[in-house]
Amino acid sequence: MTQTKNNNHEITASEWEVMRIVWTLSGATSHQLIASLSEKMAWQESTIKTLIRRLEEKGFLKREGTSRPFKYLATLSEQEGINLQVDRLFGNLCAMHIGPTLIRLVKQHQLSQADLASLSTVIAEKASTAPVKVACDCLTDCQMEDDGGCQHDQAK
Amino acid sequence: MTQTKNNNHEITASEWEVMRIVWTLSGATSHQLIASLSEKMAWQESTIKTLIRRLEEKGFLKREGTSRPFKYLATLSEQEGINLQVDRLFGNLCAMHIGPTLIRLVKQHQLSQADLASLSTVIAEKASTAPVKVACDCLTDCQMEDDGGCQHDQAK
DNA sequence: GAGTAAAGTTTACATTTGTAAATTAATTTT
DNA sequence: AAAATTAATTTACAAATGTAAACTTTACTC
Repeated sequence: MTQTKNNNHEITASEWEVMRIVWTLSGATSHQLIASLSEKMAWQESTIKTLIRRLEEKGFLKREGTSRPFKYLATLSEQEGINLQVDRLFGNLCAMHIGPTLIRLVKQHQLSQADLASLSTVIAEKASTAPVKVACDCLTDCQMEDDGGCQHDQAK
Repeated sequence: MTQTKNNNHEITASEWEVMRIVWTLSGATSHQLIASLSEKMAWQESTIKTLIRRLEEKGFLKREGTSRPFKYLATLSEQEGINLQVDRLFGNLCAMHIGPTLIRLVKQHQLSQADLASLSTVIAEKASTAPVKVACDCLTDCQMEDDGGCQHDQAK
């Protein structure tokens, strides 16, 4: 049966392509998705239909309307979808490496004046309570026996 | 046959757990990996051995030594591994959403004084050339026909 | 309303991933 | 060296994912 909530499911790479179009167009018909993705991804229309179905089953898309060319709508906003993916990734990174990673991302991507201003503010706010060093949290719960424990601290 | 380069392969979620330990300990034996992960992840040792093998095949781990308790070493640094995952993700995000996403990440994670200082510098450097608005790049290459095109710009 | 076109549903099938048992080979111990 | 232990290799198998053909139903057109 078709899922309603997006219970623990993940949005896969292929499915993500579908979601992007849906978000960008604020909902889309299969026809629009096929037009866009068969070109961009070189997928057959069948493939795109399958992805739509799976996204419905996972609860990330729901259909709108009663007569046939249905419109498919996202059940979460694009930013929520992004947060989902980003949190899954950052939740599995060593705490020590997050700073350098964010610095690299900020360097690498184009940001607006407003984005930079917000970042500045947030950074200023954090400054007062920021630690001198962020500790590595990799082996906290997995008590290594005899061996030396976390080597991150020695690493240059 | 066993791969040497990490040709286009991806590091999966389970495999990532193995890599984290290897990075943290600067290389590890299967025994160490089993000790740590069978506890943390509740995996059987067979499972961990399979993951080690797959990581070798994908070229992310290589074995060191000639006699039996081999040591497995990462073929890329932890930061390189992180960059790989992060770039894969950020390469599939709408350019317009990257700013808010980074702001959220900076808010959410603990950063050191040094991290914040570097971020400040980078932000200051970017300020002079930053655009007022980052354009949505979602539908550039997928020419939608009649329909309205990117709705991101209307989105609040 | 019959025929055609479009949209949606079912079925399919190979690859990858998660998870692990069984087997073999090398080391260590007695 | 035989026995026991540990490490590594093979084989296994279900679920998820990437990709798509075939089939069915609904809407549109003449």
